[in-house]
Amino acid sequence: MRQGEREDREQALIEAAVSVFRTQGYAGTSVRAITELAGCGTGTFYLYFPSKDDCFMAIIDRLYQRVVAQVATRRATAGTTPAKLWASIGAVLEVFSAEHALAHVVLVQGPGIGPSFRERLDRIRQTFSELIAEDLVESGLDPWVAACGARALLGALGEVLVWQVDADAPGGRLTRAGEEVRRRFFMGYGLPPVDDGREMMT
Amino acid sequence: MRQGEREDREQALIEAAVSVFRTQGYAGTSVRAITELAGCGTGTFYLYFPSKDDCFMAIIDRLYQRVVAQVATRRATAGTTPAKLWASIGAVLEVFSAEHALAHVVLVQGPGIGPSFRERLDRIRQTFSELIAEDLVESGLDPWVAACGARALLGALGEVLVWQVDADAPGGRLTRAGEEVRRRFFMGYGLPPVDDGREMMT
Amino acid sequence: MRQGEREDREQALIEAAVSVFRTQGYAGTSVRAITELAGCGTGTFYLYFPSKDDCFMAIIDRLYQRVVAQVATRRATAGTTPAKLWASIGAVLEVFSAEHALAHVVLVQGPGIGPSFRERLDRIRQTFSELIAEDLVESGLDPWVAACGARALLGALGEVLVWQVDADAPGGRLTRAGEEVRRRFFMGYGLPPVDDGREMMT
Amino acid sequence: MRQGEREDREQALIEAAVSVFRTQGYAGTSVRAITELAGCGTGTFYLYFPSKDDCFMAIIDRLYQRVVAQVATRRATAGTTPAKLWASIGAVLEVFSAEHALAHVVLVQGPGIGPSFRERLDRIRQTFSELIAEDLVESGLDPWVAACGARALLGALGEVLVWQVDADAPGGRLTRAGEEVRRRFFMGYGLPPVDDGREMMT
DNA sequence: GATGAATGAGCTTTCATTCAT
DNA sequence: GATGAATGAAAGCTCATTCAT
Repeated sequence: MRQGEREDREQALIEAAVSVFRTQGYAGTSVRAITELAGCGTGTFYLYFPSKDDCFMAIIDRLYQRVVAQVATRRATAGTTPAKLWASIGAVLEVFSAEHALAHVVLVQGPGIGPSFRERLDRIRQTFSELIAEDLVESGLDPWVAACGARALLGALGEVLVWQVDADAPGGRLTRAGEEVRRRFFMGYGLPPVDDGREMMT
Repeated sequence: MRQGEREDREQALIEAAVSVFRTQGYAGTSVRAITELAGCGTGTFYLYFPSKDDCFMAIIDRLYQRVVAQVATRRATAGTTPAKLWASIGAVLEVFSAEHALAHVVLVQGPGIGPSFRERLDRIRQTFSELIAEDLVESGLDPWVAACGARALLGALGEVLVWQVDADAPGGRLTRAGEEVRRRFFMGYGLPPVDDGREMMT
Repeated sequence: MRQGEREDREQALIEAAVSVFRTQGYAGTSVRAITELAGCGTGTFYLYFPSKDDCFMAIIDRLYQRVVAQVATRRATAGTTPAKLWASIGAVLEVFSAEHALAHVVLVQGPGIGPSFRERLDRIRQTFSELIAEDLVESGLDPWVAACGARALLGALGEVLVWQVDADAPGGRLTRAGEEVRRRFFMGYGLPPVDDGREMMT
Repeated sequence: MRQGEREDREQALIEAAVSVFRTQGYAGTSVRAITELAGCGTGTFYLYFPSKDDCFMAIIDRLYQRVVAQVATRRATAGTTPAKLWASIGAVLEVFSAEHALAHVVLVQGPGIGPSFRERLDRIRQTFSELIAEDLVESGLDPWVAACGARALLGALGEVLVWQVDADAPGGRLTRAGEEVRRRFFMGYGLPPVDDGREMMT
């Protein structure tokens, strides 16, 4: 089997998994339901993931990797600290918008599954919120206030994403809502708004 | 059996349930684990809740009722619209702080369990976010911006609560973090800060 | 408590038990369902019967005792052997007709519950079928043919009773059907019909 | 998996089920007990039957289908109405004799399990008793007498079968007892005996 | 590599029975 | 005597995972 075939099937399985997880919840999703939707046998699932848990972990990681990559890309071309912060949030919005099904499942189901998932997600959240917090501290905020703000921002962005996805809003609407949150966040912390010429919708 | 005895045991079961749900997740929690922690037989559980699902629903409802009651109380003594908004958020903080274990479980596990729970939680979130949004609209904001802000606020408050509870922060710290979010929220939306003389920690 | 009160309540419990057993089956009947119908607490049930099994046994025994008593009464006034046989069957019909609910439950549910019930019922059936068989032998039939006939008669009477009760037939119809079976039975075995002046319906 | 393998295992499960049902009763039989006797895991049971109830229903249906088929076969070669009646009863005897374990369980346990089983069995009984009754009416009997006789015959045959099976009588003895019932039935209703040259035992 | 039949641990739930009131 | 809350054994059933084909 070509490498590509393997990736295609893994992709199909992940998409099927995301689809079922989203409507049925993690516990309500059986491996059989995933494989049936993906159009393969149950045993095949285990050629791609060591367990159901690992499949969900792979979903989390996939989203995380994309966010990390996009954030790095966007920050590289930003000059000032506020611009970096602005760009980081924008990067998250871009990925969440492009992978909204993935993001929805990770944000909604992830935290509730169990301790190991909580831990993995917390590590990710921690990574990102520390990045934000550092930018805020560099912008002159008290460290505790910064940490608090970073967390609040994460929560706000996640909630707004889920809200829009649940409402079946088109990608543009989703992004615009995220951008609105970013703008208010900057205002709330007295930071200068940034014009990066990227706003997709006006 | 005295009325009080029944309530005591129901309370013990809910507390045990919250404790196990929080560490093991909803699906990872067996009824037996709850009753063992509560110190009664498995069958006893079913004298108080028709099913495991209903037990979780009872947890959700209990939190919701307290929030609704507290919000009503605090709004009653507030004058201007911004003061009502300020008071509403404060009411949520008070309840979440007092019932942080309950709130943590509802916020973290609730959304992921399954469609029926999502629905119930969404109804509650909808109720509260509409209240906030109305205050924002009355304060002169565009309806869509207001709706967006209300959702963002819910997400931010929830995330900050969970963050603090996970960090085993004392109740005072938790409240202070929430108040910080409220303050930044007001600034973000250009609303005048309110001094209600209620800040518990300084 | 007067003796009569105790018997009244036992009667009420048995009637309730028969009613629920009949519609729900033995296993489908909970003690609580019986006591609710009888209008007393669950614990009270155990003041009258040592167990659910024993309650059913009591129902069986009650029917059996009435049949035995009635058969003895009717046989006492019969002269010839065929007349005794005729009278015995008539006695059964009288009791089954008067206690059709009891009989229905015993005949339909009894055999399927479990080994101990089967055994008890078999003993009863054995008792009665031997009586019939002896009459047949005395009337000149081969013992094996007689045994066979006695069993067949029991089955035929039971089936006809259940059929009529299920059809909600009035008691008279039920008796007439039984008498028809008795008449054909006598013809089948070449016995002279008996006129005991007892046919209730014509 | 070959088609034959699947049928073999289903057959093994049905045989195990019949064996346990017969000794323990329906409610007293656990699925685990069946699978242990059949030599497979508990989950395997549910690959063959959707539920314990459906397994019993399958047993009922299997017996019913065989009776229907055999009756049709035997009636096809019978000339006169009495001969058809004679042949129908003979067909039932043949099947009950060949499948006496199945028949025993259906006759003894079936009626007591619950309303849905009663209903299914009644439909079957109704089917067969109407067939018999029609033959009797064609032979000149009053419809009500015929219906009564058909029911009585069913009861008599069932009782005699169960009696012989409980006594561990060999198949030949069982058949002979049934034939004796048939002969007496014909005499009881004044029908001419039929010699179909099929009597297996003399 | 792909399959799906087989497995059995473990779940939620019921209910006969007990016993403190 | 009467009650019904409490109990826990045991049931039916599901599903992640394995492995022979």
